[in-house]
Amino acid sequence: MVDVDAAPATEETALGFADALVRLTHLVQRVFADVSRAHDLTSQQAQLLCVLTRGPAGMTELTRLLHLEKSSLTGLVDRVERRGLVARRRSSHDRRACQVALTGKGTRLAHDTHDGITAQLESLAGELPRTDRELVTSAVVRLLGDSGATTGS
Amino acid sequence: MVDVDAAPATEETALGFADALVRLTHLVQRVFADVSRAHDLTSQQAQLLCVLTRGPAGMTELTRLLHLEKSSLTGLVDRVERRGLVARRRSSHDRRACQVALTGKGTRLAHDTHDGITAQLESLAGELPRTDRELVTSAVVRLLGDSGATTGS
DNA sequence: TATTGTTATACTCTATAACTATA
DNA sequence: TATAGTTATAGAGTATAACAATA
Repeated sequence: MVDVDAAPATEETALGFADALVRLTHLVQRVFADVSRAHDLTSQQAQLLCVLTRGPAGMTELTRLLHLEKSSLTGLVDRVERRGLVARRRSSHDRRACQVALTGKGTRLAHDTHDGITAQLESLAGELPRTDRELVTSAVVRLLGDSGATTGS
Repeated sequence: MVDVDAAPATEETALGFADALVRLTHLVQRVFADVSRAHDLTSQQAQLLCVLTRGPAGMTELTRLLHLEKSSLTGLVDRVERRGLVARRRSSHDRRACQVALTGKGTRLAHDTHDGITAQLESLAGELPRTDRELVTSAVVRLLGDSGATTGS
């Protein structure tokens, strides 16, 4: 209300690549959180369920996939397990380890949430010509390729 | 190590637009968090400082900019104020309100962090031809335009 | 000894509800 | 009454350090 709103018109127009990425990230993050919440999940819980969609995984493996410390993951898994969305199964050939797997309920919720996020993002991008969407996608894929973020080891 | 790693080659290659955005978001989020942490800040604190870079702002205004509830913001500002990075100044014409402003230390930290994040992202995108970077940037700008996320009201 | 996972502890982040002070 | 912020409270997310059990 003071003179705070008067000046900034310089940086607004010339948005750099990095700043664009950061803003895009905040937008996607918000969509992710909103849709998750609509399904009564936090972003982190939704992300865990989505990862498990590819199949059961051990704690250590999940730790790498989600970039979390062991103990953080223990709590995260505890909370979704308490709600019956995943189950810990003791591994048979290594009795220290366990595999975390989606339950039926968890599987449904994971897919619903994923679909909701996808729909929301597609609708946000509705204005973008298909060519642009494909170009952005392929650019992102190349970007991800560099940092070895392709889920597997 | 079971048969979990054997199958998934179908979804990997055909990455949709929405999934690409989500993966990109996770990557940027990680860069943001890592650089913030290197400057002894959380992502949220860094984001607050960066927003204040444009000038002081009232709590309610920040609440809109950061999409937080009033009380959440109170705590966030408390923590960075306690570290001498921002200061609350009581507004003169409305004695209920206050303006949050960066201190000198906060300003330096904000710029350092922002520069660090920018550098990291640019370096990640080093492999991308300039044309692609510009295309992504312009696509993102159009995307953001739709959702009125241009900082101002 | 090394690895897998959990516990204990401490902080940050977040929201909801109730409150204070000013407009 | 409405608005600007804070306080109280509760729960989620995170990390570090210490631990247990198994390899």
